[in-house]
Amino acid sequence: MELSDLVTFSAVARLGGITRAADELNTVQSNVTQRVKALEAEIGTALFERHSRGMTLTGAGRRLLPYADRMAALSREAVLAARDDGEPKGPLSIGSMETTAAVRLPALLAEFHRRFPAVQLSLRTSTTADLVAGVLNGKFDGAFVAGPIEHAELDATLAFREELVLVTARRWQTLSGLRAGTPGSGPTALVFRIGCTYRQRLEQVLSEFGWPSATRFELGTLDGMIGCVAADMGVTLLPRAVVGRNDTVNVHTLNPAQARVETLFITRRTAHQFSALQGFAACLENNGEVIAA
Amino acid sequence: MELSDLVTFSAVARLGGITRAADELNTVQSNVTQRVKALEAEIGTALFERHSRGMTLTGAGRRLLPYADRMAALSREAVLAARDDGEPKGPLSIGSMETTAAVRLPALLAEFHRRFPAVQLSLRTSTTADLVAGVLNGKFDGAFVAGPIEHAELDATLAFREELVLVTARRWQTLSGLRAGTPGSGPTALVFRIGCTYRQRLEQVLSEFGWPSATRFELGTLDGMIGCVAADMGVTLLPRAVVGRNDTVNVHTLNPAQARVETLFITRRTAHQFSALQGFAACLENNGEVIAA
DNA sequence: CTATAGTATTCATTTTTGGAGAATGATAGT
DNA sequence: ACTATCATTCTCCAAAAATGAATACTATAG
Repeated sequence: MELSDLVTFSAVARLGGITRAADELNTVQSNVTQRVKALEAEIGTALFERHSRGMTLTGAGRRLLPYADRMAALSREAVLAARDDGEPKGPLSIGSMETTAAVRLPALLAEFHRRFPAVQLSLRTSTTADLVAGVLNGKFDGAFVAGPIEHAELDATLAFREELVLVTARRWQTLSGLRAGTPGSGPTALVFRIGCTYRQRLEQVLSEFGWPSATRFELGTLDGMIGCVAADMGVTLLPRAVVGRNDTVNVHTLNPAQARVETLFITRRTAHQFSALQGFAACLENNGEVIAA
Repeated sequence: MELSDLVTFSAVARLGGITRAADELNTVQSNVTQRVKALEAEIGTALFERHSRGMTLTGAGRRLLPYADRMAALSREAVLAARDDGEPKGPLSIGSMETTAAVRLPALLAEFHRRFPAVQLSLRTSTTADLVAGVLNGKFDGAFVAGPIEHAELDATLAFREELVLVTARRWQTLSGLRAGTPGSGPTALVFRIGCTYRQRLEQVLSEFGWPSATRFELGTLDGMIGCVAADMGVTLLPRAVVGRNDTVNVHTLNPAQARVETLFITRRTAHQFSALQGFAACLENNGEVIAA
């Protein structure tokens, strides 16, 4: 059983057919057929059910698949680990929530790049749920997510403490004013896409204000959201630092239980401590103390 | 990078030379040389330092080795997982302390074999330290060890509670008699080989009796140990159930703090729950209740 | 200083494996 | 019945891996 066989197997399983798998693997149908057959012969049982519209996994195939993917991921990691001589370099993929990327990371990333110019850092923003999944499957080396997170495969360190504030248009000077001037069904809640932790918190806050079923409106970007709030399209919940001295909107302090949220930096537990990631964590520690307050 | 390359690499690393690795792998030197060279070319760095007496790992090699071994172990496990259709069958390797194997396991194993005759169970006895290492590296599927055990990669369930007793020759009727009739340096302590938990407990007990530096004598088998005690060669510490109604020796009750020990059944956390092991655990649960008292 | 035993490497050769491409067969939808 | 879409099978060829023999290196013993 060779790794290439397992990669082939995984592609067939994921794409549901030999033709599609062959296409993705840049080879021909017959070749994939043979590799799958060889694997089935070695294990001694069928891995796929064949039908006219492709192939689907059998029980044995379903049991094998996680091993195949795991081993493929390990082989990629192994090469990087062997090449990692202690000098931070090479690619480093970091994920972050939109809000953290906007206000916390610029200084951190600049510092990191100054200290470790040989690392090719890439940053992608997404929701906490996506980020956790991404770190687990190796898509990200590390990510900034909203706590709390408990997972046996993840290491988490406190990166920043944020205070969430309710953000409204200028015309609402106070929370009681907002409540008085809003219809019974509540204001429109401007939220990030599914999986965002702040979204859940906002729904909880609105619920406590007596607006359990407020209209929701999904936006993908931070700027878009603040713009919509400024135009009094609705309200949203953001870290105070994100809104800063932005005078197109008003911010309203919430009680601590509702407002406190911790941003964690999570990494996967691996056999090897990668230098680039360690360097990043080191930067985070330095920087964190300064701006976490 | 194929699995066979990694297995070859691992063999060279472990055996410290291409000739020895080729021999173990049933192939020729030149082949091993080529595989290693191919791996080094792919990773882009040397994995071994060559010298006249063989090869030793470089830093990169040391970083790669755990991945290679891990992947090899995963590939073996993957085949078993794929073949495991829910019906307990195939090989099952269980480890145990000598004492547990002697008094607790016969009934359990008989029951297990009655219920799951298709499983080829193999039992090996060793010390707790060995057993833990064996379970972690896949040599054992599960093992009976002396608690407590805390390890992120292991699941542990309480299997049996034992009461340790001091075992002496017939002529010592009481502990005070033993103390009075023994020279100041204390009796000879008959112990299992290094790594046995009971051994540490015995040394602790003798120390509390005022014999901190008693002579030690290592034995490999339970019968040998009881025989030596009967011949008044020394004393030892064993679970009460092991000695049973053996009238060639006397047993002396200790205070609970010294006497209590828990036998745990430990298994490795794996991607797949193996049926044979689950069946074993099920038997253990049934049986445990009856005789754990 | 040389002989020897043990080691890794190199190279030419054979064997095995893997991939390409075309033909075949099977199934579902029209 | 016709077509589109699959998977399988077969043959051919090239690439990769294994082999076996020759070479070179380095300690150690005599």
